[in-house]
Amino acid sequence: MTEKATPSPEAIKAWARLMRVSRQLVESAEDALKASGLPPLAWYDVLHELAEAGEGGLRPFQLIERTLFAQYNISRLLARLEADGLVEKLPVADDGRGQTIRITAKGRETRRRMWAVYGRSIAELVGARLSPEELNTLSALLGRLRHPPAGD
Amino acid sequence: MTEKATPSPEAIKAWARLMRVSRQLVESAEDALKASGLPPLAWYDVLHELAEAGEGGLRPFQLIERTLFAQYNISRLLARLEADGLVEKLPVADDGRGQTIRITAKGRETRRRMWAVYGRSIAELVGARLSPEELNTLSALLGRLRHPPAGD
DNA sequence: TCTATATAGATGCAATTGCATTTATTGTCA
DNA sequence: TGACAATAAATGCAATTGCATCTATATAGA
Repeated sequence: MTEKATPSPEAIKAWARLMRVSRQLVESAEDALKASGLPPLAWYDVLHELAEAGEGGLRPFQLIERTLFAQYNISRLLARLEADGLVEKLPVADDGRGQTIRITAKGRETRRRMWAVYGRSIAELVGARLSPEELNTLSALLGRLRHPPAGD
Repeated sequence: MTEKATPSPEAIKAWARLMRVSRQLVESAEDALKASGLPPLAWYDVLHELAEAGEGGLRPFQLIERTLFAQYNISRLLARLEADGLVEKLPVADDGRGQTIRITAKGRETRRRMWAVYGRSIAELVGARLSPEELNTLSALLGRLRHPPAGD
């Protein structure tokens, strides 16, 4: 057996840092959005995926794959986005169970305004604290912690 | 001005990785605890701090500083822990507003059983994927993203 | 074709979180 | 001292999350 039941001190420290820092960063970014009267990060994640998907839109289950949100979570998040007019739900021709979600013009505009704030947070919290080389090192190390591990 | 409104591609990628990986890891660890019929990570965080604090215990506001939980969150979490007999609340001699939280024997035992599962998750998810040197590099880079930045 | 199984998505209900406010006590200073 | 600001912790209420289940449609196999 190659598994270890007890983690090394190095692993514990890296884990602890990862937990703490990620929570801090999320909180900072959320605070910045809130302070600007904008929706929470979760909305950005979905709007971002939909904006990248273009006119074809995405099925809810595709959003689940891309964002890691739970199924019920996406279902309700999309309901809120639709209620706000940021996305629209279209029937799918060849699958009566499903629907296609497409971002609206208002949704694109909201995403743009969110990015103005969110992007600034990223620049300040991460971009300003590590050099490009260090950022690449960090990305590579984090990539190896993914499931499945990232190639680049 | 030295601030940048738009983050570099390297910063965006590192941020995205950090967000995604930390969510995945938390989810994996939570799932493992759940599968063993154990309480969620938040409980571990508090029990851990209280166990380290020893017999003297900690004031709720100290737990807030150490764990990043919101005040109302700690207040209710402690109520649940107390209801489960994992901590006890003691009056403070020189401050009638406050209380001291102390971990109980049952609390220590629960923490021990949680660590058996949580520690294994850390070992598998992080310890087994990066070398000790790489883990140190990761810790150092993450430390620079903290507020305030870590010295070590 | 008919039935069983799998997939897509929604939803009822309980638990938790977030926000704002409240209660109680302590500290400050005119 | 007495009024006022600050701190510690709890809580009412709305929003969100988690869990389990449900509905509807699609697919596979006898």
